[in-house]
Amino acid sequence: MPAETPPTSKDVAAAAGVSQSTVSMVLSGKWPGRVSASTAQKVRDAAERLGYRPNPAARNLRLGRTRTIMLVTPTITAPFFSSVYIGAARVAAEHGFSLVVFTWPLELDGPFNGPHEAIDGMLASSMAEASLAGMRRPVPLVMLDSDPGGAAPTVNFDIDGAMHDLTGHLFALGHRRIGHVAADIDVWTFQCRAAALEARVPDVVTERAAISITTGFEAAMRLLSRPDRPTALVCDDDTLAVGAHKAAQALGLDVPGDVAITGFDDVLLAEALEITTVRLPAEQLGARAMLALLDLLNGRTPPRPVLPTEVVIRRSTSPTAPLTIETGHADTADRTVS
Amino acid sequence: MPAETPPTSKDVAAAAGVSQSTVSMVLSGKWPGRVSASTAQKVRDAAERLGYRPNPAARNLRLGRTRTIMLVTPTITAPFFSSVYIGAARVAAEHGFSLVVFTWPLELDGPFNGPHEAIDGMLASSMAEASLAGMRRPVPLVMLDSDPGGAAPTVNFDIDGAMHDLTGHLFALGHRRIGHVAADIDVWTFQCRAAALEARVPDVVTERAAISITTGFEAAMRLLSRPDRPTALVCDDDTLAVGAHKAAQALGLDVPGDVAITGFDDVLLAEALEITTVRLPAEQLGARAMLALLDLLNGRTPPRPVLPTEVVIRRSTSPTAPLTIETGHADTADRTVS
DNA sequence: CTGAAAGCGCTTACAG
DNA sequence: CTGAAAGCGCTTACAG
Repeated sequence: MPAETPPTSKDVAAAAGVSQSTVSMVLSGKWPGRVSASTAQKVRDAAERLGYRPNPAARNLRLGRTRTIMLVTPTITAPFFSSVYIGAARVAAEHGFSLVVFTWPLELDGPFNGPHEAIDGMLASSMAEASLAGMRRPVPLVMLDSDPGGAAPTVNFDIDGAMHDLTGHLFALGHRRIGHVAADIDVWTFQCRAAALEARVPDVVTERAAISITTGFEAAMRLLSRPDRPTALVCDDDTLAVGAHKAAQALGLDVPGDVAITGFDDVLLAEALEITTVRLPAEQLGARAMLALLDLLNGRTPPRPVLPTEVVIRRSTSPTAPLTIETGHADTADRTVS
Repeated sequence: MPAETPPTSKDVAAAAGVSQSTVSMVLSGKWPGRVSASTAQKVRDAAERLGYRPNPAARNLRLGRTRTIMLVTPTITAPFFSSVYIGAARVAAEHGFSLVVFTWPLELDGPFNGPHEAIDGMLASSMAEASLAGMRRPVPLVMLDSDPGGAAPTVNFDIDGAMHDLTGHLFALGHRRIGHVAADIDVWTFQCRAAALEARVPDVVTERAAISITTGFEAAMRLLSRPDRPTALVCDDDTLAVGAHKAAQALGLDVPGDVAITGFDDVLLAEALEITTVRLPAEQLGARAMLALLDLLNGRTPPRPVLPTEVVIRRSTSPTAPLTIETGHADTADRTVS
């Protein structure tokens, strides 16, 4: 049996006894005043009967736009990107756009192939702008959590403010020897964390680790085995912080008595293990980025917001009850750089 | 300044001094034997110079296919779906397809709108087949972790075998009063877990909870406050198990001494908190589903695999060292139902 | 109120 | 070896 092809507007026209253009008119909802109500009803009935759905490829070609935005992420594994997606998808939906995610997982080696979709714009998070070069065609682009020095507009977190507050918190607790469990990934957001930390803790000791519990454990073991053992470990990511937490346990060290531990992101993991962390408003990041992209699509120049972060204090630095401090700039919702 | 339109194959043809069809021929790689090498080079140079990329909408319309598959998930928040994506994306890439994710987050209320893309097929995980009715047009579909009674081929886990092994483990430890922290979501995969558990523990006490740490905490609190307090809590999901773990802590109960706790999925959270759980091979689920979809696209009837699961024993049920037991059928990689 | 026609940018027979 | 032409299925002026 041959695969039956889906019905087209021509088929609907034939079934309803009208022209194809009338079908298009009616089903696009622009018919009032141009097609009689009875004809419109005939068309809708026929379309329903045949199970007609417009061919998106044809519509996309004709209109020159797709109302589809693609969110590109370096990995889909990190829960951080789920929040980015939700924020971006909400704004997209409010404006009649749909959002799809595309990831080229590091787990997949082989040449990078862009997706085959026709899209109107792209949001790319936590990566180098250059890594998008393999994409099929250039489209309006907003970069999230990425180097603001590129060509594309950016939406970022106030990482420097976050590190200011985080080190302030640790200093206030009396910590002076601080170790850095750094993400072993060469992207701006992590370079930024290292620079902001080193600016405030010039003698910080750093160990690098791929982002996983195991590698975080190993890096923390190296730091905690030093003769001048750090009294606090600043980790680039909550997953690394969990590994560090396990390393402390394995060495019989009390957290936070012997060693304080902090993460970054504030994902479920940090909450579950009560780890002090920097909360990055990921959902807001996604939302603001989508707004910026809509600006771009409308020919406007988007702002380049820098979103405030907050340090969420939990038991891994302070044995007393959780409380939250704002990072700095409570007077403004966020800052903008040009 | 007007938005410049991207170059088309016509522009490349003009620049190279050849016809548009020759451009298409050359850039599609089918030119050897039909176009001279020198002409081909001229075309490639011109294309490079203009930054030409074929318009995917036009290609999709012309070819009647897109080589794009869409993975539809009920939420993007659960790390389980990340693994499904990776498995499916790998197989897709191996066959020249690209995979995008589309989610209609529950957080977004308002009418469900399908995406606007032209796609060749769809993978839908952990949902009712009927909930896809709003999708723009019917395409070949494989359902994952979903009711095998629907029209579409399915790829599933051996949930019943998992529950057999899990209850066997708990029985062996002496547990008789078992509580069920059930996911308060009306989909097949959770109905299946409840049925499999009730078949083996007829007097199981159940409390329902939305999937989050907080709600899991509350449901577990209700179960653990009963006069006939369960000695084991089987949770439908690792997140719920974390909540249950916190409830036990809040009540001053020792885990696993006073109450054993198990989860489902085996995501990072379960590993970090050392919670005994049922490992669902999510990546394999995605891979097998993509293979089934490729079968469908090639006019073949795909198998309907049922993938084996395993119980990963950790400290939340057994204070001794971790060890892993296989669920049953070690002789076959998986089973298949017709 | 309705229909015939153009055209979006490709790919692929077909003609030369 | 190369080009002119058809056609994928829409939307939207345009003509009547």
